[in-house]
Amino acid sequence: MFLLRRGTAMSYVLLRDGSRQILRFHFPGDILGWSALAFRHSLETVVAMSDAEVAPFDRTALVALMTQNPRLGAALSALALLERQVMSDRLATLGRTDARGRVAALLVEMRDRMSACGMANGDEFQLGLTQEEMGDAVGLTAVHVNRMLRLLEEEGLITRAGSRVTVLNHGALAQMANYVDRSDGVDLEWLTPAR
Amino acid sequence: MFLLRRGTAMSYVLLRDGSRQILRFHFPGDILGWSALAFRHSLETVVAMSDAEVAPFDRTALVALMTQNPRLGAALSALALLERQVMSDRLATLGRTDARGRVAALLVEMRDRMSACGMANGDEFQLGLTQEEMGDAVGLTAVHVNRMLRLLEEEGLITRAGSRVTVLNHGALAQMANYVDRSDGVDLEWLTPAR
DNA sequence: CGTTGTATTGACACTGGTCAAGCATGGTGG
DNA sequence: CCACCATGCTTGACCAGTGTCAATACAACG
Repeated sequence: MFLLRRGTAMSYVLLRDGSRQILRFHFPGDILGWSALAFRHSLETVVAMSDAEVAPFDRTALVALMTQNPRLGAALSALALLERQVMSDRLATLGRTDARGRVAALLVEMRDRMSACGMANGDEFQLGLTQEEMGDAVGLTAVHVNRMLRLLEEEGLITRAGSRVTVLNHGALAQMANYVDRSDGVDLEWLTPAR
Repeated sequence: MFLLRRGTAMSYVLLRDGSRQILRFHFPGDILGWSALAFRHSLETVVAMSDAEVAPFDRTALVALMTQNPRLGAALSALALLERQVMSDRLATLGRTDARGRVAALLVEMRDRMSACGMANGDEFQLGLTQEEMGDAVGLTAVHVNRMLRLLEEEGLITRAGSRVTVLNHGALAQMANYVDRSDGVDLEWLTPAR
């Protein structure tokens, strides 16, 4: 298991038929390799998407730490639950949204996360993904991702300059993506000591 | 939060456009309402699919318990991680599998889970779902679910009798669904005391 | 300069959605 | 006991959305 300290990464699975599903993009502060806690073999592949710096740690050490400091353990559980929620939202996106909405969802999510990491310049940010990677993340082909990007641009919702993207109409994108910002619903109050 | 003691349930989200994405089917022993631990408001709806019996418990009590018994806390974290893994697999299914494979995945998953609960009779089991529910779970319309069921039956992979389904060729179904049984990879050895 | 990977675009095929109709099934009230 | 109704299942015809294939244009890089 690793803590991502600097740079970006992504995790994916390869299916038997050779196709790839990107599960998650990682930004500084994320924990990589959760599944090592519950499974013998790693079930997903993590690759860096840029120069990156990670802090490895051993799961047995983590367990010792959680035992000594239960509150820390609870906090980590909460992190796992937030991950679970992100997955739920992505499930809904893949299952019940059309191609345009999925690309919009990806853009909005990436902007929000990069913004939270100080990696965005307002609504402009560098989406360090090939269109094939975008497709593998949202269940589309690279060709169709390209068409949807063009469409979003023609609709005046985004602009592109090289690999930099600017979100012009966050609301419209979020709407077509059925995007819900979860951050304001987070409630970790129970983590504080019951004094 | 609840522990499902008897019966079956499912959890879903409703999107802004009115469509429904079923996230998970629950069987006896499952914990319902995880998201209450990390969020102020519940983000998903849980409904019983049959007569059911649940044991409610309060999250503050849970936290106290986890603090007193860190090992229990770790075990719950592990449960959350298993949930996360199930979601990952479903994500790959929705993103990278065709309609036939998705229906196959649903059937195989349901059979395995019901089998684990003693709710299946060998390869025959009662799939207590309408075709619309099946569709909402795997991102298809009810009509197309029906077509895929017919196709699977014509291919000799399943038979249907009323609402009972028999899996005739588990291997072929699992293959087209890119299904991976995770249970033999689970490793919770780290939960045992480091003596 | 070639080479390689990525982006862009068009033509076409096919999967899955939509709409509509008919059919079973089981429950309900008379 | 039976007519009636609601719900879900089944099927066909047609269409929209997405994938596939192929050709071209770029850009980075040795």
